[in-house]
Amino acid sequence: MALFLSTFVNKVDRKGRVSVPASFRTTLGRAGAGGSPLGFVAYPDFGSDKSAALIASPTERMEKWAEELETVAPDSERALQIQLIFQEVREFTVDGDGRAILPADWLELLGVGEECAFVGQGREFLICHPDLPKRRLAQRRA
Amino acid sequence: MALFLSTFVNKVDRKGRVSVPASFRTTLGRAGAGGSPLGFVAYPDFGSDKSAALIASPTERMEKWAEELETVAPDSERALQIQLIFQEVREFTVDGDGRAILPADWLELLGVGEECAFVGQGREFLICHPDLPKRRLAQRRA
DNA sequence: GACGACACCATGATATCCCAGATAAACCCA
DNA sequence: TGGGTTTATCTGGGATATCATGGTGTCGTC
Repeated sequence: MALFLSTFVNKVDRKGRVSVPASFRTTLGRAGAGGSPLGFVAYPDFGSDKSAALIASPTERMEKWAEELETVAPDSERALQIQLIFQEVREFTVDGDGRAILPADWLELLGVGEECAFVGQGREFLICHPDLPKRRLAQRRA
Repeated sequence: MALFLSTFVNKVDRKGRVSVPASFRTTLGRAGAGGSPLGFVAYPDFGSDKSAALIASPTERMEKWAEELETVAPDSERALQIQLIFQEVREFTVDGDGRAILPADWLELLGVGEECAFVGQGREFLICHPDLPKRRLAQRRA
């Protein structure tokens, strides 16, 4: 599968490690350059409902933005936007067992404790508290 | 990663030494000519918010500007811009432990004391006071 | 001789790797 | 169709390497 789909909830151990869902890993592998060690990038976002989530995507997306940044005016609105993402974004590596380490400050930001959700969004995916996708769904139905 | 991403805050010891974040070092290594001793260049800049920061990039970027300088009109705005940067820029070496030495006058310019921030901006990065990236982010959210 | 730049070494904290159990899904064969 | 087996995924713990940081020593120059 070339897209990030459905929602998975995995456990966070006391080192901050979480298994990246296997299907997401294969998608990352497909998106990524062939042999490079599996990884992705993520940055915090607060949706319209002000709830915190990480927006994650294949590392290659940053390259695209880097190119765009070189074409737009240095002090344009768009430039500031990209620069702020570059400032905030962090890189994650997936270890041999398919896990990534979520830094403590971001776990706190997300309000994540024991469990953590991976929410497919097509070309990107969300990392957040397990309640967030449920809440958004319920809200939508109402 | 071939880009400078995320923000790192490291300590400045009393000799003016700071660790360059490991991921920035690998990016520098990738950008730089293969075996040469690791290094980068930096020059002061005052953003639209008038806050001081150093703009740092792989040494190779200077070469590009040198070429550009030869193509533009000698008294054009752009030529003056590049000439001023060449005048201000300084070269930094990274020692065996991954540290660079920040000159005292620039530390003062930045208002940097104990701690110093490295802010990823894609093809270049900022060296500044730890509050600067926070301030810009907060300003953005508002 | 004093100061600065630079190389070398030592330490604590953190991340990375490696291996072993548990669970659940997929599979095969009767 | 049903039962048993195998495989893949997730989980946990411990060993190892990497990184940030403080200190000391050496070689220049002033």
